[in-house]
Amino acid sequence: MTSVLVCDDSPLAREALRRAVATVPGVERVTTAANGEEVLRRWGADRSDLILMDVRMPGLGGVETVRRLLSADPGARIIMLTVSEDLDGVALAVAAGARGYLHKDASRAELRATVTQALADPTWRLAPRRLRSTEMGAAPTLTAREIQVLEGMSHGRSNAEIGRELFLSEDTVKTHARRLFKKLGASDRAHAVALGFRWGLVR
Amino acid sequence: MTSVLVCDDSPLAREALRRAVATVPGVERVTTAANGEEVLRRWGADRSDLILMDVRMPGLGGVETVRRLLSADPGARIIMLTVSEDLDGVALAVAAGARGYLHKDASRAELRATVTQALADPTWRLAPRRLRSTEMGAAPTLTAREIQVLEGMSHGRSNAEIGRELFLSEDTVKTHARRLFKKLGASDRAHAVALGFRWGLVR
DNA sequence: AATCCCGTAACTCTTTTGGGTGACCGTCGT
DNA sequence: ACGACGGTCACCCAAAAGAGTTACGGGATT
Repeated sequence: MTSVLVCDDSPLAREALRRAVATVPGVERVTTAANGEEVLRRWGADRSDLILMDVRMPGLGGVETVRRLLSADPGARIIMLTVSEDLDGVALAVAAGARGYLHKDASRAELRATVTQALADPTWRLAPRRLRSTEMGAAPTLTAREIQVLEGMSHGRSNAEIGRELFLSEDTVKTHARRLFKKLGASDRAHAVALGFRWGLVR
Repeated sequence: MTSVLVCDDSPLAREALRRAVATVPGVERVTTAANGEEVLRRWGADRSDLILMDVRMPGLGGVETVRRLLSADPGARIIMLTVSEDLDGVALAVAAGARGYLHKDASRAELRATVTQALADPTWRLAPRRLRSTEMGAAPTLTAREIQVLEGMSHGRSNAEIGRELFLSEDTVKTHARRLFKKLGASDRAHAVALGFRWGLVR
């Protein structure tokens, strides 16, 4: 019984990952967890063959969860997932014993290939890689500016106010807004903010 | 060492509660948890004298957490918190052994009085009550309609679309929107959606 | 009985938003 | 060297949003 545990605090990402992993040949069961605590709690009763876990999670972070998991079970195979470029977290996690990481921009095929390989070879370690985006259904990658603008929106600021805050013209803010709407598939700023929360891009 | 554990999945509500409880005379320590799992995990090592817990939480719900907590420790004193009128949940929780409940509209004074009393008398059970709002810093109470409108916004619908969906005129939707903005302290719909997420009013 | 809140709706007026388009400049990777 | 992308800015234009105000009927509370 080959089972994989997917852990991500964002419901949207979690579901997308679950569905993607479920299509991997040989995988019979995919369970999900929303945070590190849940992973640890579940690990006692129900060990999966592979864990895919987001680096950045509220509460117990991904790195700390890796540490605790491996101290409890040195054989656990863990692959970290990362949305943004928080390579620090990834590096720490790999140093702590994670088998490697996948950028969330990885294609669905890439993800499946990686999971397949990790399941087939218990000693396998991932060579860092990243590919195109959106195919996997993972969180769209927003640029730093776009996230700043999205955060401004989530604080109720108008485009003009965001511009003043970031020393940009209102027109530039509007450009960033339009681009991030497109990436998120949002129809307006309220929708964008909601998707930002659901994807875990803002808090 | 009198300590109280506050459990609510919404960060804003959690902080508001923590601060309110911390002002109660005799309370020396207030710890927080974001969900039922965390409460149970923490309970093993660190028992508080009183637990304030939201009824509605993701994952392990409040009611189920009460059950497990009491089966592990029949002496645990738990007061449920409820945002909306989900009296079903409250009734179940009280039936399961919670000492009573507080509506989140309770005033700060009300909350403090209740906590004081619950701490003073181990056998005490709360008589159901509810008071004015916003004093405690808890989530503003939105009406059913207002929440429906807010949800529509979070799905990227325009006022006109929301109106069509709910069989209301666009003007009526705008009225609900204006009222919920006022309650939440939101400057626009994007802000309202963000606050809705932070308060745990929408997902 | 008086009052408050909710739901419904309309009207006006100003501000903001969002789409479309074009443009210039760096940087990075090929 | 070329192209893609990100960041910057501008202009036009139609649609939407938000503020203010008024109003009426129905519950619930006092």
